[in-house]
Amino acid sequence: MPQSKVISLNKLKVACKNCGLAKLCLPLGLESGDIDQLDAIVQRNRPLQRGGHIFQTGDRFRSIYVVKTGTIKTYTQCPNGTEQVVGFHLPGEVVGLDGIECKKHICSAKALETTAVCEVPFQHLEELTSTIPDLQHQLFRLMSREITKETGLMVLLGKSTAEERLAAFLLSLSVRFHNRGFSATEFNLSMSRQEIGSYLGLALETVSRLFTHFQDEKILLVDRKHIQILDMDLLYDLLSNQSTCLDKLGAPS
Amino acid sequence: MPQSKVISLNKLKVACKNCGLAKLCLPLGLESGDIDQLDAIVQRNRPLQRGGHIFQTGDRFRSIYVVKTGTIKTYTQCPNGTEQVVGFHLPGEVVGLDGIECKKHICSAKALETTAVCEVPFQHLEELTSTIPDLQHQLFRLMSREITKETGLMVLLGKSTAEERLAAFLLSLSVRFHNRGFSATEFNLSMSRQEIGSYLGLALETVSRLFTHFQDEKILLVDRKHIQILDMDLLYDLLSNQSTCLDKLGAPS
DNA sequence: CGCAAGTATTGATCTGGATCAGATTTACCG
DNA sequence: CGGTAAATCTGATCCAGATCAATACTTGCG
Repeated sequence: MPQSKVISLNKLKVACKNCGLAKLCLPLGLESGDIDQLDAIVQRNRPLQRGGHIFQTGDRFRSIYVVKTGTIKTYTQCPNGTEQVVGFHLPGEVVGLDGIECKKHICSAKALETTAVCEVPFQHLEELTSTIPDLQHQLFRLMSREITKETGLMVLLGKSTAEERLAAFLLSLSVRFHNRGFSATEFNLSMSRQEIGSYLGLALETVSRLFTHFQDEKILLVDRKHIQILDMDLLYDLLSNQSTCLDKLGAPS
Repeated sequence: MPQSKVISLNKLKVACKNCGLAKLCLPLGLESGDIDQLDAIVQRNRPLQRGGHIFQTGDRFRSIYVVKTGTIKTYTQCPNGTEQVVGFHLPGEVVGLDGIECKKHICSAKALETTAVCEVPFQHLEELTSTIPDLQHQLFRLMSREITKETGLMVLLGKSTAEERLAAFLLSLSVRFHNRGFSATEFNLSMSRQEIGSYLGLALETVSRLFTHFQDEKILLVDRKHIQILDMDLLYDLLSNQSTCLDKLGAPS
């Protein structure tokens, strides 16, 4: 058993240039030598257990993080105790960019399942971006994508019905899984109905009812956390009078 | 008369180092020589009339823009014809960062009143940020602020009541005007009720009723577009069980 | 100046989704 | 295992805010 543990840990410590996520991540567009320089500053700590935090609200900002395996939820705590989910982050997605401005994090980031992240100390990264224009450009792109993604979500939250929100959420996951080499039509949700509701501005009961409803309509097959999309077209149809912003809900170009 | 026009145009063509907005804008933290380099790439075109566009959805991304005077509204058009406002941009605030990733703009930007903007060609800016670490850092900060701001708005749209949303909106404006040297308690709205509603995910009638209601409660004095905040504390109280994200709704650190 | 189009206010009604409440199912742990 | 807590589902009720509708008010323009 210790044997298998060692193997899995080593697998996680893949160098950037051998990492399957490189085309979604900071190395995109970099030359081999530049990737090595980036590789040298990346810290690969041991995976987080479910519920473990990368950082919490108010923590000093030191690094940005890229999800390697698993899922990270970012959220804020409201004074009245309830939490508000602000994002779900899949492998290849960056967490922590919010902290740059104020030098501290304005939300908390926690693992929804066993999750490995690559830590990139921001000060070192800035030194590198100063000398590697391609890396600087890619970081600007990643930040721009974050802005785009949030704009799309604002539009969704501002105008759409519950049905449209959940459809957009599922399609976003579908596209993102597909881009990562997984099935676009069958996947497991790592978050609870409660968390989906919080993210989409809905009550958990509404989310539950919608899953049932989508199943009745033969759009989905739902078994607890396991989702199978039976009719992708119907799901897209639900968004037909949505802004085009949806495409950007997490899809890299 | 032509005389006064010339003067006003010249006033608008202030160099960055003499610009009152420098501490909110890209030059923050730069040394004098570096500001001159930045200054050299900034294009100061003639002001936009009310209704004029800086760019529209789908336009090729070339530059980012900083509002110098006036107000810019960013918005997307939904397939069914309605528009969704995604932001209001006051002097010193940056517009167009969404375009970096896809090399084209994903929203449109139009002037709500006569508005002057500084255009910063992005390719030139990237060349400069490669050689001026302080400028690079400031651009990262501005982008991070954009992300923070949008996160705050998402939380607002996801959970809050109509009353909380309008209160947050007014306080955000108040703080931003104050940071720009204007009164925190008395200002003119450059946007319509319709536009406020679209931004906050509310019907225009709801916005109108809330203004009346706030006036009845002696919180505001409203005369058409002119707003006077009579009781700042009451306005803050309305947000008491809001996430702390509110502070970041547009306030620079 | 007067007419037309846009913008704002106010009232009446309707409804999507929240909230409350209960029953089940599932996950966790000693 | 059995027992308790957490998550999910489903039904019943309620309400904030949307929508519909009518009336000013404001602005611009021939």
